[in-house]
Amino acid sequence: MSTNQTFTQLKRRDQLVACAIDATFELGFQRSSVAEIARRAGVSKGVVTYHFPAKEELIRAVVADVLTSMVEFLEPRMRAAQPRLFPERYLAAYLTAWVEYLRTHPRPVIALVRLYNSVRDEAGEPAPAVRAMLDARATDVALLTEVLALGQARRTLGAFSAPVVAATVKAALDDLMLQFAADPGLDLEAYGRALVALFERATATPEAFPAQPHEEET
Amino acid sequence: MSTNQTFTQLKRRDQLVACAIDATFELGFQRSSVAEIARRAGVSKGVVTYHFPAKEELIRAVVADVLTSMVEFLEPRMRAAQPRLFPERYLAAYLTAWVEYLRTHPRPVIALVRLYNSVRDEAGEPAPAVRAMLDARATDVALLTEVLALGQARRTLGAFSAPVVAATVKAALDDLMLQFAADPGLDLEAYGRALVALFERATATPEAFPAQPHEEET
Amino acid sequence: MSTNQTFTQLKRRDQLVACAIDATFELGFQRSSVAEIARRAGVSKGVVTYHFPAKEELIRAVVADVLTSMVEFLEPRMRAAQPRLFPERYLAAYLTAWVEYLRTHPRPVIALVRLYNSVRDEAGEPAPAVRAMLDARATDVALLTEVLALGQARRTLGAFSAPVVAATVKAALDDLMLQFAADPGLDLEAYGRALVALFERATATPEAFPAQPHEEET
Amino acid sequence: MSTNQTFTQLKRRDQLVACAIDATFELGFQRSSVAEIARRAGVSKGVVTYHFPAKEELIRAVVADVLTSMVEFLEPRMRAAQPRLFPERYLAAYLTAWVEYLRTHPRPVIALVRLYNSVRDEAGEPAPAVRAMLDARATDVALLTEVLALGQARRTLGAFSAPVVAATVKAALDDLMLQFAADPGLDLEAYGRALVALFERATATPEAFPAQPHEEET
DNA sequence: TATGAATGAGAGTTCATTCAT
DNA sequence: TATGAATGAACTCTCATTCAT
Repeated sequence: MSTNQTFTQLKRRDQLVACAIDATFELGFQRSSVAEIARRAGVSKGVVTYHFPAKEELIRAVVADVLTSMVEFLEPRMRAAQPRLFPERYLAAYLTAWVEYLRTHPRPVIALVRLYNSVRDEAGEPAPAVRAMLDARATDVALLTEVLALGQARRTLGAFSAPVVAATVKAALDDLMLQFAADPGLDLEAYGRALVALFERATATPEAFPAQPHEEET
Repeated sequence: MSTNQTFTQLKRRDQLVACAIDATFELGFQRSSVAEIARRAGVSKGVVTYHFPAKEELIRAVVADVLTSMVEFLEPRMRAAQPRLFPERYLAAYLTAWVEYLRTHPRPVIALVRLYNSVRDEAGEPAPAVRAMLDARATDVALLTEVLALGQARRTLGAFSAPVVAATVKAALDDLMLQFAADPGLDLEAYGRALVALFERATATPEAFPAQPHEEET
Repeated sequence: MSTNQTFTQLKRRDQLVACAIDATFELGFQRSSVAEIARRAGVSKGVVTYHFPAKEELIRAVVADVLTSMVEFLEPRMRAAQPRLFPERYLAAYLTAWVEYLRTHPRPVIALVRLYNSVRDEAGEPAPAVRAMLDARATDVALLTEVLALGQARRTLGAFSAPVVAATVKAALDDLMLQFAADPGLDLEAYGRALVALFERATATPEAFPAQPHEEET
Repeated sequence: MSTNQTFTQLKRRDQLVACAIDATFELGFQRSSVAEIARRAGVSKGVVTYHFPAKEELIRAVVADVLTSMVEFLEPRMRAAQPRLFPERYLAAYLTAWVEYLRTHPRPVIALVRLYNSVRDEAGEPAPAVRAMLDARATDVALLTEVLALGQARRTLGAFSAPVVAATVKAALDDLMLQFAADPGLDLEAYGRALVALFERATATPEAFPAQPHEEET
């Protein structure tokens, strides 16, 4: 009953979370039943209940697990881009980092996008278990919006609606993730470069443009 | 789908499809059970089964219904844009038409996006019932890609990856639809203008740019 | 139940029994799961299983524990009433003692009544674990019956069915216990006096009656 | 397929309610699972869910069914006793009617007592499904209390606590019901007469007593 | 056509119990 | 002694589907 979980408990919990992620990646969130997750872990259904009294908690753990992994990977890269100093470079760094993360960690990231899509299917209040995911997304978009606005204020970025661009960037990445899930042969790096080019053009200052050669097309 | 259905049959079918759309709009696809749809139509569950031997058929009918409505609304507008003559104007027309469609027909369009999201949650081969929707989307994106490429060939559009831009346009619209579903107070026209500006900048020729004043921001 | 248990064993057992009593008092018997009891004891579920190989054993221990406490409290008082000498005074002593016991030990006594009610919900052969409780009750009622019959034989008590009166006394006390559990603000002493008056009138000899003034009402 | 052809003529709902009553009578409330009830009805578990979306509603129906039967049987008898005119006769009529009802309808009445006992096992707010039962009981006791008080006001009944007597009457009947459930050979009429005698003595005016012969003992 | 009834699989959850350490 | 872990049966409930009328 202590709050310090044993090693075994942590291992099993982690395993179940991993199985839940795999199931969501491979089957989708709706089909990732407790029974399916238990089956993948090679244990009985009761084990899942033992470690996660309610499925909500398992989902919460999945969300937390993936978010942690995301932050670990992405935050250093985002910070290295020095958004306060060079807001005009942030978008490229952001897109590149996310694409790289998708390339190296497809399972968790695609699992989370599937979960996000499922949540979006439902109208009304989202389940508390996915609150953290929605908050993280909202924060992420808000930060991107802020940096874009900073660039505009400094005249290193052009005229555009920062919130719309930020939302579109996120939507483009979500879409890319599911394209990649459906077709693992997709050339992620090329796609990433194309997205960078797209949004750089969309957000650049007018002066910046003539310098762009016409041959960069993918 | 046979052409020799009686009038009553058609009326009932249409009613059930309409109720399915409403339910999906209001509750999401997952929660739109046969019982819920029958309840909304004020008929017994058996009626649904009678007209649609399997739920798949109902979904297929929903998809067909909404797609027909979409084509009816959008196609004249797309044709009026004369993509073969003015490919560089197509994107704006496309976005404007879709946003206008969303504004005037939120229920069917959001219902279809919810369905699309649910389908995207599931991995593997999609259900045959949603094939038409996926095909229509693919065709839509392919046509957009094609027109963009045509503009590039004529040097009335700049350098960018046409497929990536097309996919991103679609993703941005999907995202907008669900934003609008969650917040009906959203200013669709402003958002639409911002999207047009975003993608026009992203796809314009370099020469086109200096003409854009800095104050057009939304 | 063996006599060569260690001190620790006894202490742990007693603690678990106490927690089981508390849980039954507060939540009812059905909701007093092994997990709940372990939680209250601050130990793991396995501990309960270790000390009580089956839940039946725990219930048996609870029954034994409460019965012991009851006997300890009630028996001296019953004996002090000298039923063989003054059978006509026994009923008042019996009721007063029980009400006093309820007042001073509500948790165990109400726990046992809850358990009794649960047992009464089930038809058929009662579980062996509650045998002792049922036996004790039967003995208790039998003794009361016997004393009442003795009073009747001596013409110090009137004409009535001794078994029926005894059963009704017990039923009235059970009911009082659950009334008190539901409303701890109940005036137990007044209620007890009313019960004494009720059953004294019901069992008195005819001659005893005219002496009772009309104003004694509670 | 049910072997109980008597029920096949009834509506399925009524049959399920009857099976629920039988199960509660024979096994107790806790053991009367949906599966058990379905088994008794010779149908699949889903049938119960079809007719009673939640088990609560089945319980509610059981309660309503038994209460209706009780009122139908008891009310005319209670009214015939003319409590406003002869409050001193009401108690005997009340007890006699209840005992007669128990004798002629043991299954539903014992089922309800089992349910009542189960409810009493649980602390805290009772489930809404049993509200009607608890209300009916409370009303019943309140009416009895009122009539007893009326008799006291008219000096046709003696000095006693009317609420305590009323509660004790009810408790004695509940107890009798479960005694009878455990031992169907019990002589209900004798027991009923003994209860009438008990409570008549407990509530009589002092003057009424010398007339009572000493030989009425059961 | 239309319906109510019935089905059976599968969902999440609870729980007493067993077992290895 | 003590524990966390695991089990498996039973529970209520949901749902698409089938079927007789």
